Amino acid sequence: MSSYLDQLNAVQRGAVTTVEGPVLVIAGPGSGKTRVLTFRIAHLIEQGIAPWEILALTFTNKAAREMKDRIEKVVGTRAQKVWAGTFHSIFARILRGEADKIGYPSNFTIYDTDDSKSLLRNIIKELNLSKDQYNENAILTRISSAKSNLISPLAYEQNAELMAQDKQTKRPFLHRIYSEYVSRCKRAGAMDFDDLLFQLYVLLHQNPDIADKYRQRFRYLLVDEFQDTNYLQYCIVKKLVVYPNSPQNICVVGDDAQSIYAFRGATIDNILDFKKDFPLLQTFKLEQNYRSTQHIVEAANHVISYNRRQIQKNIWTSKTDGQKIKVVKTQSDQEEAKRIADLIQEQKNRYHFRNADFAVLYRTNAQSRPFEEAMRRLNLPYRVYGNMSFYARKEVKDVLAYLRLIVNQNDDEALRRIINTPRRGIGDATLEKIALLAASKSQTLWQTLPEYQGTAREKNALQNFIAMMKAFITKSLKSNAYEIASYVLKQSTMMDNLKQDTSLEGTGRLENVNALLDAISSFSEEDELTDDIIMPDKSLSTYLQNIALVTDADNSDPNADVVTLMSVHSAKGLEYKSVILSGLEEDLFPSFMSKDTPEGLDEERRLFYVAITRAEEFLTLTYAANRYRHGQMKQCDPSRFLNEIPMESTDSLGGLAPIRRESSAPQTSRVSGNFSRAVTPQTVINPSDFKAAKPEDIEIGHKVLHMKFGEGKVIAIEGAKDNRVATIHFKDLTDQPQRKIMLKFAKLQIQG
DNA sequence: TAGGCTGTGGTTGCG
DNA sequence: CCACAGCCTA
Repeated sequence: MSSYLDQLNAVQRGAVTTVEGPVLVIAGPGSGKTRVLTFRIAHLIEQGIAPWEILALTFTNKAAREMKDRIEKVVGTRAQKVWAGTFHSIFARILRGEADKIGYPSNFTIYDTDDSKSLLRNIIKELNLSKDQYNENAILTRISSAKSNLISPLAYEQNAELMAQDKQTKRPFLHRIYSEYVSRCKRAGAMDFDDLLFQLYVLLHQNPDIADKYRQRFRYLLVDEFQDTNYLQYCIVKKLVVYPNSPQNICVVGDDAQSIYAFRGATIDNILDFKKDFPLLQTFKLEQNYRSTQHIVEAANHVISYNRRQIQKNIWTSKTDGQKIKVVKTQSDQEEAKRIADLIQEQKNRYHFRNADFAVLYRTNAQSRPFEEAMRRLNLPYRVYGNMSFYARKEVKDVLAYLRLIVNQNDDEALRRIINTPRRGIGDATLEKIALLAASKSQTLWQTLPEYQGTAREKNALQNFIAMMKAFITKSLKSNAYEIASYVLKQSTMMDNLKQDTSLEGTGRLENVNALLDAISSFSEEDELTDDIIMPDKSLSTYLQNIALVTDADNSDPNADVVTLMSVHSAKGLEYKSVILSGLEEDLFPSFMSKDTPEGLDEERRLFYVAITRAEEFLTLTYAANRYRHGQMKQCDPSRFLNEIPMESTDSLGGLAPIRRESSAPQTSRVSGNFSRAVTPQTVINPSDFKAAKPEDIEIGHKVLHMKFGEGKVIAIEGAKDNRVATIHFKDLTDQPQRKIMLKFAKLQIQG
């Protein structure tokens, strides 16, 4: 039998077969990370480990599903018993079984971001705080990051630094909002996305017996995309793995160069700390890129070398040079889209590519529209990811809100959503009075409805609503999810209202609601994979918890032959024969939100690195001189990242010309102003005196001068010809003096 | 209370 | 540009 181990290179095989003790896998782009993860799990199972003793945590449902599918190909249906899922979904499942221990009902509601913001708006209003000062997006970010750092409302209030920051941003009462937000969620039996992590930590921390139960159960733990975990996630992982006499069978896989979620609290410190927390750690570096051609790999390596702090690695490929990277400049975003569509058409014809071989990537989802129009004009089938998810549509959310309220009457956000949808004479004014009464009694809205003393008309309307909901609840006790949903749609008159609206949008809404019914119906009929510890069941409550964690990217059909349009963030982990990266303009990529701090800029650069490493054969970078933004045409400068990539460019006339490096003076000074790269060369270098040596002339022992890094000494050289990489010790770089530099690109002057 | 109109302002990424 | 809050009227 040809073993699955034969399909691995030596490093991969080591990462797969080292099953005992802590393991860190640093996995460069295209280095077979998923293969290693899945084969490792398959290997564990082949070694006799029960599938349900293996816990594999990912960031996206898609990654989890792909992993399960691929394990199944090696070990068969046993793979389905592996606990593989996102942090959020696995933790929600555990919490569902243990909720009573932390004072939550097992059918707790999961608040999505809209629910959280709406709750915050209400709290801000009730506390009589200015909603301009207390912008709910800012507040939610702050609360989220408090939770991600395990800071409770009480700890927040006692933290002088946080309180000082809030004072400075003119939001001194933020802690009160936080505290109120937490108690309202709890009262409503609701957890937001961060609570799914935070509450699990609380559960494990406060109940040693439960922590032990899961430690015994999950004897083998794997974490994908470890560079994107935040402090809280790492704390939970440690809870599960670090205890007396633990075998510490944990394997984390990540790439510091692809860390793109620092903005939501992810920290590559977790990778660095991992070595400290697990002294017996064995590290494997997957450095061979099987995905991309030489030009692309070299460009990526060069780009990422501009970042400060990184784990040293030498990503290489055995593929041929391949196609040169192309840069296309256009006059407007419209023209950019048109040129890209033309390019796709041309490459399709010339290389017999399928639509699915192409991806158009952009920094922000708002950029997708011109591309859609251009694709339609050429009849190129496409799919846009990251648009409003199906479950985020108003009519769908309305139906779901009814279902949520049936499952959990304390779900205030669901009640607010549907108490007057369709119109039944309970308007804002009445609802506000009820909300005030509820707040004064520390009750939920549902608990308060019968106690409200209003006009006869109001009371009548409320009574009808209560009676209707009670009928729904009764019905729910003896019906499946699909039956309940259709009953609700009919009895609430929502279905009638939808049918009456014959406009285009109205028909669309009706279709969406019918699609929702179909989805609920197939959920009710789906085969059940029971599990001995916590049984997934077919209840409405399970359904709601599942869909709360579904995102747009999860609903893709991998077999559809369509061009992919998506944000760079969503593209992580994917690969395409031809990648077109659009909108390479200052303030867009890098984003104006990030470019003012060195950390922000480094993260943008890692994002750029992720984008270009999606390409297998063709990489095209585009930028426009003018772009519609905020409603008006704005002039744009080319992205600084274009200067960090070694290549030739095609201008809008199609001719080949080297990219203009008008950089030297203004560009460079602007960059170094923002960049507190730990680079402060003591040696002052005058660019006009600088004479770069030929790459092949540089040898071990040479003293060299580098424009940015200053004086250094060559201590090693690996590779040959164009792949020569020198390890150079730069005396001025105190934090990390040894750098690996690809000689083909580096400008080094040989001294003395 | 419902519905229409106007004016303001935000404006990145994910589960 | 678009979403939506807030105001006004029936």
